[in-house]
Amino acid sequence: MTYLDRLNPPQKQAVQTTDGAVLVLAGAGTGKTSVLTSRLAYILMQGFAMPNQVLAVTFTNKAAREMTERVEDLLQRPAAGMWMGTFHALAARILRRHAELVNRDSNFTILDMDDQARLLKQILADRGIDEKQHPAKTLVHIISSWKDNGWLPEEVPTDHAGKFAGGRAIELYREYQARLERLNACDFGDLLLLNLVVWKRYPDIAARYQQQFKYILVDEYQDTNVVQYLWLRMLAMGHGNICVVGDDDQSIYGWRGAQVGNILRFEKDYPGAAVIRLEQNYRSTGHILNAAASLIAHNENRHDKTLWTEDDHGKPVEIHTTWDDREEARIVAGEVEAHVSKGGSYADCAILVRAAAQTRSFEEQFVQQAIPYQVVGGLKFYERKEIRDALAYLRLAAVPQDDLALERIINTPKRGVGDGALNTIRDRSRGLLQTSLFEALELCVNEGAITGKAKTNLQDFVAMLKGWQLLVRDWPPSQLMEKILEESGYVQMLQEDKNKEEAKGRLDNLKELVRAMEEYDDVPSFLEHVSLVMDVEPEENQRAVMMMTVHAAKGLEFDTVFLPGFEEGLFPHQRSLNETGEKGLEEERRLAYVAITRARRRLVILHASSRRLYGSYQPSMPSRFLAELPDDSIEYIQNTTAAMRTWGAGGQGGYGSGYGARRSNAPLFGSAPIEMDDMAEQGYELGSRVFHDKFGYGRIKRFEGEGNARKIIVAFEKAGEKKLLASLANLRVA
DNA sequence: GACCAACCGATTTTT
DNA sequence: TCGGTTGGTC
Repeated sequence: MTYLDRLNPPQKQAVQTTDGAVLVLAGAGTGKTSVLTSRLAYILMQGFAMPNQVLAVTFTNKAAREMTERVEDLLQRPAAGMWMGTFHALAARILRRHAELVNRDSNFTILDMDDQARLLKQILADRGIDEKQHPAKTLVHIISSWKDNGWLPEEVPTDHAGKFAGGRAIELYREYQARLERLNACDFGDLLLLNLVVWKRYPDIAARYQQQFKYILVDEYQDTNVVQYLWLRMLAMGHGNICVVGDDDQSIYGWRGAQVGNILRFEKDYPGAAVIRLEQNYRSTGHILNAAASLIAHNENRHDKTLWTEDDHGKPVEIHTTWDDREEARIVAGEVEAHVSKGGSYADCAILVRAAAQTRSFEEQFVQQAIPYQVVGGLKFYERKEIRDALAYLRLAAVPQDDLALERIINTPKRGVGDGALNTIRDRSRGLLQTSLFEALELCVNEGAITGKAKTNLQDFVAMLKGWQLLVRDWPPSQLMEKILEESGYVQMLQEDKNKEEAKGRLDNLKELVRAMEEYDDVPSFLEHVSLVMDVEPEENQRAVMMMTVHAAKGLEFDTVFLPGFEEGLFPHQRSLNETGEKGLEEERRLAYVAITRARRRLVILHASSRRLYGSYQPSMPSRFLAELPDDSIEYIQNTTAAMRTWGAGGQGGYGSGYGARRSNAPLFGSAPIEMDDMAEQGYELGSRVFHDKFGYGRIKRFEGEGNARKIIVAFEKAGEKKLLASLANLRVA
């Protein structure tokens, strides 16, 4: 059993304690995933359970994929039959089997945020509630958080009614649920909540699952919310073979319902639970672990654990004081270049920020210096407009009753359908019981209730949809999608788009979508995949500095980590302090802990004395977290005379040690790094190397047009080829 | 329905 | 500062 030999004693214990409740407190970098996967393999190899008797739950699809792969590696065979997946995927799988008990068909659709907002918008309009004062998006959040808390409309405590629409949110929630039923739809929250409802109302069904899942394994338990907690507790009732793995110090999702309390309370929930601590860290150097430990020790409510390493101390954590955020970016860029010139790789480095907007100054600086970087996160593939539109078409082909999909694309591409026509159709649909928008649309068109351009366009539209609906069962999804995109005029719309650059990107995305669909045999299974898996594994750039939020970095590790913006108000973030006070501060501290523990060999923390915020410069004080780091594991570095003046005079403890003053020859007030001739008057020359503030360096390839419309086509080294208006280009000779 | 000016707001984000 | 949304105009 070589895979067991690779584990240290507590890890082995966590794998082999199979009976009863087990809490594995897995500190950062302590080999959590090995334990999880080995435990699953162990249970199966020992014959304690059949694959379908094991339930393994994760939060993200990425984690689920990784777990599946690694278990298959250990077992040397496919993990077929195992219930491995995200909370939502597993709950959906179960709920579909019992959908009729919550007034739905087993093929119910799963709504995303967009759909939810669309539906709530209608409800608000019907009730005459002003959407400007009470935005549908806000209500989506309110209802989602109630569902996360496990509350049906009648279970929402009245003191949680809030002030949305004068306290009518609960009533709106009730109406929303009724409409979901009529639409044969569930939102994400429903998947778990309604699953739980089924189990509560039909104990015999619950008992079936309790017996089936002999072993339950939960990853990232510190991030579970109330419904997830109740869902798990229901399943574990009886045998109580539940093993949860997590680290309360890394709970950073309180703002979306995660209850650290779940992991802190585990031993009370499951009396006699075994508690196993994984404390040997295999990731970071001693100094980095010291810094992390010292910081997190300032939190009150936590399971005490101390990470240690057999590794050496390594370099002390560097703390840079800079003049402003631009200098901060210059210094990081300089350090990155120094690292690469010593033979390191760009991909060893990561910049982790508290707020996504912080990446801006880094991107600007990196573009200028032609340092390759990749921003991780942002809009997910399936959240892009063109993808959602395409999917709405597909949904409508598969399920003509999908009113929300119809509303989405009835006028995309433009068919001359405005509010007027749409309302006519809506009214018609509402007037007749059990009539979908699509059916109503057909009636309206045939009866001549719609006139003008919209009429002929919609006639074609209906005919097209009917055609696709006939093909949906027999055609491969990817081919049907291609046909739809062509026939609907969507592709043409993009080809004619004035914004060529963007339209091209969108067309590429659609191609990517079609390609992704080739793996699926039928449309419904593809749609199920899409609604539950909002991410697509991004192509990782092996040669670029990674930039992302600390949240997005959870679970990752890098050789060198830069943590800019350690300032009061930013990290800890002011809003967190304002909204949840001490609790918020503790979560911010955990976030900083996560950030620090991402580093393997080198950690550089920065804070600026002045930061651009909403356009203007704001003075910033160093983060209180800096003062919570241990003196003997850190080294202060000041970068400008100005900063020295500030901190030297300010008498900040630990600051102003004068170590390694101003090492870069960067100008204090961020003028362009290289002297350039202003060439606006002399005109641009073909082939000359130029510099652009946004796109960086490039070479002039050709010209187009004359006079005011004269354009310059420049091949930028980083940003690719761009067409610029000569009068506005503001290029300088490099 | 397209276009543009004015306006507002601005952590973190998965499923 | 910037970008997304809205309201007015044609």
